[in-house]
This record gives sequence, C-alpha cells and structure tokens, in this order.
Amino acid sequence: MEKLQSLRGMVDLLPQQTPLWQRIESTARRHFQRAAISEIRTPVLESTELFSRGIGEATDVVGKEMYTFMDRGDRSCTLRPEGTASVVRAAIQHGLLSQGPQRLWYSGPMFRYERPQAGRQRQFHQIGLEMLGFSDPRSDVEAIAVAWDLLADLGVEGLALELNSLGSGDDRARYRSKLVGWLTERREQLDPDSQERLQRNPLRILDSKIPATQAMLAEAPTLIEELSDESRSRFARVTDGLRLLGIPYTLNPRLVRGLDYYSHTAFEITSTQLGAQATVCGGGRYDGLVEQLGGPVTPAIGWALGLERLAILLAKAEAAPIEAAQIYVVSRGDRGELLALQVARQLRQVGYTIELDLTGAAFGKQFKRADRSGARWALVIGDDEAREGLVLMRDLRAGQAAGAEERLTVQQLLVHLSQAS
RNA sequence: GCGGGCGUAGCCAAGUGGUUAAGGCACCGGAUUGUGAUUCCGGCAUUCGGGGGUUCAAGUCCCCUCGUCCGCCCCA
Repeated sequence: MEKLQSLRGMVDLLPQQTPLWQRIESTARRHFQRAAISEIRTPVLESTELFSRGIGEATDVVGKEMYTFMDRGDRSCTLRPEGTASVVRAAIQHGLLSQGPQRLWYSGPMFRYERPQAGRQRQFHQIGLEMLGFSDPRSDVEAIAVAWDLLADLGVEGLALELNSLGSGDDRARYRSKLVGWLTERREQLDPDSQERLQRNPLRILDSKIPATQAMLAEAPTLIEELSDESRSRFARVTDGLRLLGIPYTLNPRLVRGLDYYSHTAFEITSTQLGAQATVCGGGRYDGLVEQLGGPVTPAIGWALGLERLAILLAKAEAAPIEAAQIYVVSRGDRGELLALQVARQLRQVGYTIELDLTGAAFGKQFKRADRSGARWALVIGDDEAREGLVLMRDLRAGQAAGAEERLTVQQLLVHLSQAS
C-alpha cells in the first residue's frame, strides 16, 4: 500500500517544535495587547474575487500562486494567500470603520502554490498587524515599532530594517514612465526576465538579483528623487520617528513590494541567516485598498511576519526540550491501578503535572520509564497501598538514600509536595 | 513553472553488478514477577521511495514517476 503522507509543502509541527511556536505566539499576543491592538479572526477560505481585486491581477501571488477551486455551488473559492485583504473585507462587511480607526492583529495559516524551499512552504503561517483609518506618519512608526520590539523581545538577532517610500499613486506613475524610458534606452543590457517585466511590472526590475542588472541600476533614477514635496516630507516624518525611538534602519531605494496595494512607506525586516528567503517581516502603507474593496476612503498601514522563518531563526538559539511531568505515577494490581487513576486526577485538579503509566507492566519497567521521563518524583500505588489507603512517594533523585521514599495519605502527600516546591 | 543535489528501518547510516542488506541510536522482551544506572542476551528492512527495463545475477546500471532539499521566479 502506498504510504500516506502530508501533501507537498504542507508540514507537521512535532512536539519538539511546538513549545517554540507557543512562545512566539504568546509573546506576540502580549505585545499586541500592550499596544491596544485587538485580535480578529477571519475564514481561511474567501471568494476568489477578494484577492484578485485586492492584491492585483498582475501580481504573481494572484496570477500563479493561489489555491483556487469551484465549490459545489459553482462559486470560485480561494484559500487565502495573505491576510490583509480578508481583514479589510471583514472590517467593511461589519461596519467596523464607522466606529473609528481600528488596530487589528491576526494569526493563522496562509496558502500559496509554490515550489517549497528553505523558509517557504505551501501552507505557512503569519502573524500580522493592520491599522485601518490611520494616516499620520506616526502610525507608520508605531506599526514598525511593534514589529521591531516583538522581534527583539523574542531574542532574534542580526535583523535589519529596510525602508523605502513608494510615494503616492501619482508619484509612482510619474516615476514609472521615467524608469521605463531610461530602461528602454538600455534594453539590450537587461537580462531576459527584466526585459519581460519592462511592460508588465517595471518597478520590480529594481529588485532583480542579476548582478549585471543591479550594477546598471546603480545609475538609474530612483523613486525617492521623484517624490512630490508632500510625499517626501511625510517620509521624513517617518524616518524622524524611527530615529527618535532608536530603531535603526537603512534606506533601500530599490525596495518595491510585490502586492499592488502598497503606497508611501514600504519596509522589510530581514535576516542574513535565512538563505534566499531573507524577509521575516514585510509591510507598508496601503491607503487605497479599503476603497478598492468597496469601503470608505481609509488610509491604512500593516505588516505580516512569517512564523516559519522566525522559528528557523529562533531554533538556532534554543533546543526546546519537552517539559517533563513533575510526578510519574506507577501502579499495579486492580485496586492499585484504579486508585492511581483517581489520585492522578486529584493531583491534576490542584495544578500538578502528572504522567500516569498505563502499560500495566512490571514495576521495574514502570520505574525505568519514570526515570527516563525526567519527572522529579515517582508515585507508587500497588494493591498494598490501595488496601491501606496510602501512596508511596519516591524521590527519583535521591537514589538509595534513606528517606528517599515515604508512605503517605493523599492529604499528607499534598502537604509534602507544597513544601518540596 | 524552470534548473541542480539527494531518497537503504522511527532517526543516523555502511554498502562501487555476485551467496542470508553491516553498524549505531531509539523502541520492545528477558536476565531482574514491588524499585530506576551499567552490563549481558534476544527481537526490531522477505527488501533498499514507487513502476518498468538491461543482465545468468540489480540497493548498485538505464528510463519514467513520486517525494525531499537547494537555487530561480516571487514572497512572510
């Protein structure tokens, strides 16, 4: 029979790894809470139109990476490839924006049909922040600061914040034609990929990894030079704010993000330790999106953080051992085994972590497992104890020393445990 | 979607066309039926990701396919 296994690009998180993920999630939750940001949860499945309208028909994400299918009612459905469009849809649908600006965070799986490689899966997980209804440059700074502080608190090292301004739609249109003109004059020197993009998505050529193309782009006109005075001073207020907060950044005039909805501030937080997929967190301002999806004109800024990539960075620093139970319960005989079941539950109810041996094997075997489990104590309940209404507590670190074991009532045991810890 | 590396047990692996596919870790049983370490003994791949082919003979060579890893495109 064919072995059953997970689909390509869909990965299991095993017990060894989940403690790290739990730490990431609880740290993130704490940071959001402190900044008065509320959680929102939206479905993983949405109508395809949401993404084609929101993210942009011409983007790779929409053009070739979506998990799209027809449901039984002949509706085109798509597993969300990112979180922003859904959050905006939900905010519009439920009229959240009429209650004033919204600070929202989300977390969950996203799906993109791509070839898996280091730091890239078909189902991956993001934590994201969306600030809807905020136009002040300080909101850009606040959003970035939350991401930066969260990563710092987790202990991620070697991160860099890269920053650019894409300006307003007008700025970008003006720059686009200037860039296309400049590049067209040098068309022959461009790599084939970039020649292709000259029509479809010229700004993306700035991102090219081809060294010859990069070398040539060093001379090209930059977007920052092309910004209107307004856009420029707005961007200056963002960078001033970051300096005030002591968040280091580097300007990257070639940082262009892949989704159509971005404008003004765009940023990425990257690590050199991730191989080709270096971006841990990416985001920016998307002032036009809410309106484009049928909502009121609403400025907004947000980001998303890739949990797999973050976990790769943190896994290097910490090997997370599975936490051992405090007490390992060993039992034998009909009466003993039943009493053990009760006592284990009783101890759990008052907060102790208990692992109950359910094998019914010889005491020797059970002790061996108790030892290996890493538990501090073994609680031994055989028929002798059951008959007398006692349990035997053994300190597994005491070896053969006198006083390593004591017969106690459950009441005495509780007293003993509270003193010991 | 394109390019390259790699698939031998739960994990790490040896194996370079020739009898029954090393070894280690983990796990299970016993020596030891109410006490853990160590040690010792035994068990744990009718078969090398799957299918086809070449050959007297294939884990080993060839083709296809699936998976995985790395890179490209793109992105978190």
